[in-house]
Amino acid sequence: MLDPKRIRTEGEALAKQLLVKKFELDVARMENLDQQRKTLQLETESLQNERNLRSKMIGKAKAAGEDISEILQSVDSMKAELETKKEQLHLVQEEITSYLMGVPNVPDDDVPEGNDEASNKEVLRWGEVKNYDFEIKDHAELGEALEQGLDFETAAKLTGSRFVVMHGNAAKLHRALIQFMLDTHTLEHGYTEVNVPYIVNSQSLLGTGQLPKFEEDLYKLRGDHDLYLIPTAEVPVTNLVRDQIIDADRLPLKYASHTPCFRSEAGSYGKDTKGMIRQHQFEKVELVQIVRPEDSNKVLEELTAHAEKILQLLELPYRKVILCGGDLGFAASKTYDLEVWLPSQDTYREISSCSCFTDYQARRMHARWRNPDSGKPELVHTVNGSGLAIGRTLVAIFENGQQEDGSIRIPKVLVPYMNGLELLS
RNA sequence: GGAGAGGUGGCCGAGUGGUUGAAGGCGCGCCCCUGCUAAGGGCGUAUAGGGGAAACCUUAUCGAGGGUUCGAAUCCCUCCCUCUCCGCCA
Repeated sequence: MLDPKRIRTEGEALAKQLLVKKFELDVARMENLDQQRKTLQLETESLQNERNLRSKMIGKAKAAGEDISEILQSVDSMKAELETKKEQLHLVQEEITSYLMGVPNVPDDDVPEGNDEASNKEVLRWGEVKNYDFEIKDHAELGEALEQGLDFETAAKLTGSRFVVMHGNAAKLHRALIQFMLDTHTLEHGYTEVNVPYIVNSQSLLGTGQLPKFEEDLYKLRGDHDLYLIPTAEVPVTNLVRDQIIDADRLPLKYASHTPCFRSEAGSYGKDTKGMIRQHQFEKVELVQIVRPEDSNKVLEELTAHAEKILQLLELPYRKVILCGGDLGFAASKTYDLEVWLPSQDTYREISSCSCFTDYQARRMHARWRNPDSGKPELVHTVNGSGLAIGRTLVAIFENGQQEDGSIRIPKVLVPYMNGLELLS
């Protein structure tokens, strides 16, 4: 959520910035609603104050043994007016917050203009894209040909499209990737591993910004209990600090978490129908940092570098892009996507998304820290990124490591995690 | 699923339908005293919102949401969570 005060005082400037994100802030409507709110709040509060004063007088008069019938009547007569004012005030306040909950975060000054991914700006390329002197296959083909490989058909039988069964060494490679990434982030990059619920309530999803706007992307559990499968570990991990005031010396909090992620992928029917690129269920190692406001930009760079390090160790060629306004996520102020080279598609595909959310999620979550300079609780900043998406990493290893006979070379760093196995064949 | 107990400020912990934003303690901050240290004393110490240039005024908050009442931490209802015992289960 944006700071309501800021909308009040610098609405026009914010509206201009939000245009980069293709969002039209209705400043006039907000001003109008706020004017109503102000009037109603003043009236309501002064009525309440009056009632409180008189009620206290009743207490005193009663204790002194005086007659209270007259004052009782005078306060009784205020009741109806107070009730209606209260109701009106609540309606206006609800309208304001529900509008505010739908306003995205303001993009950082670095964010380039543009409507879609075509306008994303490349900032770095790493690694050599290999030349293959044989006809290359895509990961699905490679995986299905392996005896211990990928099995989309059986997954479709078990569940439906966009699921996969991994057998034997493919499953082991998948597990090795998780282990390797967690080890690297906890041992080399200073993150603390955390294991969290895969089911969350709506409050958590409101906190990180998936709700109320993006409910159709989520799997909701049946029953009356208001629970959802997580679309990313970002939700439970970031919400660890919801409704908390964190001691300054505990910051930054650095969490690494491996979870499955569930996405209904509504509205993406045509895209990536084949293979493991886009699944309803996939796994991810997620990095989350809770930081002091002044550090968040620097931390985004660091955290992105931590994700990049994984790609480098796996010797996978990638590029780094900064997302343009139109492609930037709802709650993010700035996002770097890491895109890995996929030979079969002759292009780079997203494998990690690292974002700074400034105080946007923190305000929704009431996540604060005690600033020693002011002595006051102030909103933290949140930063997160995938480090990395496991399934897509497996895809990249299959495709980049393929050999003419259809076998797949396992990156050196993973060999120990595969108990010495160097080749999938 | 059944039975019981409980949820109060950064923490512990009292609490009567009425001047309780909430005793007391711990912690924390400032100050005093003590030639160091320990001990002691004084004062202060929640959060969010609104109005105001400011001083300051004001509203709300005792798990959440409703209700009763002139007035609710206190009474009633619903829900959530924690603990103990039983059942079931990995």
